[in-house]
Order: sequence, then C-alpha cells, then structure tokens
Amino acid sequence: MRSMVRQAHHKKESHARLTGGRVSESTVRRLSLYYRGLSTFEREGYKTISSKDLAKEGRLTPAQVRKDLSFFGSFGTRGLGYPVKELKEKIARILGLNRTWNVALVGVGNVGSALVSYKEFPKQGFNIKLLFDNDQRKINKNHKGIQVFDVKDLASKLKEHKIDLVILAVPASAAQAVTDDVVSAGVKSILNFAPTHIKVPDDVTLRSVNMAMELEHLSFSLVNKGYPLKF
Amino acid sequence: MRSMVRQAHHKKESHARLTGGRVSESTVRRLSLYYRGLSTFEREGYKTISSKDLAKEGRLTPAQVRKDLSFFGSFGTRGLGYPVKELKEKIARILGLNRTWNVALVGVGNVGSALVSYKEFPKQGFNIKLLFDNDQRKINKNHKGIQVFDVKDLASKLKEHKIDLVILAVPASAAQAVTDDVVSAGVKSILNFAPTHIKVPDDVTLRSVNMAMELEHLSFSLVNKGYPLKF
DNA sequence: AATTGTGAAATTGTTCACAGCA
DNA sequence: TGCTGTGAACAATTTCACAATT
Repeated sequence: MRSMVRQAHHKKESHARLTGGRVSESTVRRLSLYYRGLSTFEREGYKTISSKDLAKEGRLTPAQVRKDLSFFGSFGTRGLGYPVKELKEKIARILGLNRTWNVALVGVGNVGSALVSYKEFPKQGFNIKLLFDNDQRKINKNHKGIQVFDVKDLASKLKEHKIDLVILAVPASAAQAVTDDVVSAGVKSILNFAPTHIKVPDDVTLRSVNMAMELEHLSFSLVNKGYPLKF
Repeated sequence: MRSMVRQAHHKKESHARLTGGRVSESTVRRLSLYYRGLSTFEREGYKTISSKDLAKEGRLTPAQVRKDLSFFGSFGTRGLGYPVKELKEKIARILGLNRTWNVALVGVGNVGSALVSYKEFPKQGFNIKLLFDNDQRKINKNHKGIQVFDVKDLASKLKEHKIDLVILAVPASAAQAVTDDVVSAGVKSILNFAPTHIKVPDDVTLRSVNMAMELEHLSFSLVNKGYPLKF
C-alpha cells in the first residue's frame, strides 16, 4: 500500500532518447494520467507511491506503470516505490509542463469561448495569448481580456507573437484553410476541434478532439451491449 | 479509383456477433471515420467506393478498412468496391446512429453551454432533453430552449425522461458524486468532460474527453521533436 | 518483506498476399 | 481485370515472472 514515509532517492539520467526505447502514443496518454494521479497523491501528503497504487488511477496494471516509466529512466527504489514529488516533476519535464507555451485560438464561437475559460490550460502552462475570428463584430474587441484579431492576419500574428501551439475551434468548412495558414506560419502543433479530417505535413503534430465521435462510441456500446465484443 | 457507376448489391447478414469476432476500441473509432467519409462521398455523388479511397480519409491502409468492415459482414462486391449509401446505412446501424438517443447534460457552465449548441449532436440523433445545474440562478430557467433542473433531482428526472446517455460538464470536484447519481438512475453511458478519473461499475460505459491531456500530448511532441520516439 | 526494472511470453492489432468472385 | 474477404505472417503492446535492490 501507499507509504507516507519520507525517503531519500537518487535518480539516473533519462535514457529513452539514448536507448532508442519506443514510446507509444498510449504511453504518452498514460503519462498524463500518472501526472494527474501524482498531483492528487502529493496533495494528500504521500511521499512515496507504488506502481500498484499509481495503476489504480486508471484501470491499469502495475507492470504497465513500471514499463511506461522505464522508457524514460529508473525513477523508483526497489522495495519502496516512487518518490511522489520527484516523479511528478520528472513527468512534467517529459511532457513539457515545466515551462509555458504560447497558445493562439482560432474561432471565438461556443467551443472557442469555453476553451478560453478552461482553467486547466493556464494551470499547466498553456497561455492563450491571441484570439482570431472572421466576424467583424468580434474583431478588434477584447474577449475575456484577450484581443481578437482578424483571421486574415493569422500567419503574421502567429510569427510576431512566437506562438507555439494553435487551437482550432472553427467550423469544419473552414478548418483546412485555417490549418494551411497556421502551418505556413511555422507552427508545429495543432489541436483541432472541428469535426473533420485535416491534412498537415509530417513535421506538424495534429491532435483532434471530436465530441460527436465520442458519443458515437457510447451509442455503439449501448447498441452492442451484451455481445461478446471485446473492449 | 472511385466509380460513379450505380450498381446493384446484395448483402449478407452481419456476422461479428455470431462468429465471436473481436472488435477493438480502435475499430469503433475508425468506423466513425468511415461514416464521416461515406457522408462526404455520398454528398459528392459517388455510388461505389473502394477500400483504398475510404482509407485515404484518415491515413489508414485499404487492408485495415476491409478488416474492420469484415468484423460486421460482407458489404462490398469483389472487383467493384462498396456501395456508398448502403455501407453508410450499415455503419449507422452498427454505431447506433439510425435512431435517436435521449441525452441529459449536467453542468451548464462554459463547456456545458458550448455542448448544448454543438450542432453535430442533434444531426446524429443525440438530443439533449434535460439540463442540470446546482446554481439557483440557472435552475428552473430555460437555457437555449431547454429547461434547467436542480441537480438534486437528477436521478428521478433521468428515469422519468428515459435518458439513455449523460454528458458531464461539471467541475472535477463534483464529478464522482454526480456520476454516482447517474449510475443509480440506471443510465449505462456517460461522456465525461471533467478533468478527473471517475469510477463506474463494469456495466456502465464511460468515455472521458480531457482537453488538457490533448495539449499535454502536443507539448510532449514539441519537447521530444527530433528524437527517434515512435508515434 | 516489499517493490522496482526488465527480458521473455502472451496477447492484441495490423499488414500481407492471395483465393474467390463480379 | 479489379477489388473484396480473410487466414497467415508480422509488428506492437501488454502482461508475466523473477532477479536485483533497499
């Protein structure tokens, strides 16, 4: 079980980059889960934590937790577990959460507005610096303290403000054109909320959140309940 | 390439349920992609479509498209491809999109409001019938045409209105308590937007959308760019 | 005694390659 | 001929199981 005993730990250098270890997409997703779990355990005062306890934060196995972490280094102590604070900081570094990122958001509609107010973003270092829209009634006004620019000036403003990461909350019909502008400005990371497939060059990372697709998954489960389909 | 030639097709019964075929989570996700692709092709007037063309809608291989579809039946015609309209309807049935679902949404804040206005939901048969909040200023008022109830009455109202599916857009701190109420009302499907891990019984399907986690993935990619990590 | 770190085994998921059919 | 449907081969991921360590 969890231990409240404070414990000194030494750590080795991260080695995933050196050993050619393979880090899968799902490993990254689980790293985010561990990070959230560790934040909770830290708040509750735990000093060390076992892979078993960490696994409970997400229906995983202890072996998987250990395997995931082992891609990046040896952070634990045999017989004792992982030091909560240190492991949390280590994962923060791996995920790039030990710094701030300049974010721009395109499309100040319903979804866009909700994201501007989303408190998790600034907490994790994602600071929305610029907003863009194509609606003249919104352009050149402030929205919750952030200036709204004309989407026509997207590429130049992104460069000017050294934006690292763009969130797309535009209609599906506009998504590809806006993406092309974002890419032309040299931005390498895009989070897309438009319910459509968009194309980016290989060196640009694109992640898409499609809320309809999530509901479709649920309705699939409802329809297929009771059959021996494996999830 | 794509063919515009109309073609008569006969179809076999779906057999995934009979053969014990294994349908993975990713297969369901891809089914959603195919559905969207087929909608586009149908709009453009195509009558038949090959697995190759369908694969382009999402960086997949033709073999994967065929394998995915084969879990549910033989929908295509050798030498010709798949009939667009029929395949779309078939997938709609598999995903449970050939009917409507009664949805309730808990938490009429920023995210909740955005979801109420999300046009994809009603398009696919997900009708938000009830809203819940714990803010007296919102309770018993209309929000975009839908009545807001006190979250205290959650369980009884869910039963009364035969709600199939609940969307959670509440703060992380309230998520588990609300979930327990939802589960007690017999609802078997939950879409969670609260950035926290929640527990549900095995017979309840839970999907979580965590927007911070998506950004974390992007910042990971930015930080680890250029290293031979495989995604 | 407890728990990590990690090769090896098991499992799951993807791609290949080709027989079968229109 | 062209393209599906699918078993077999291959690849990736997860779990096992145990030596190593505190």
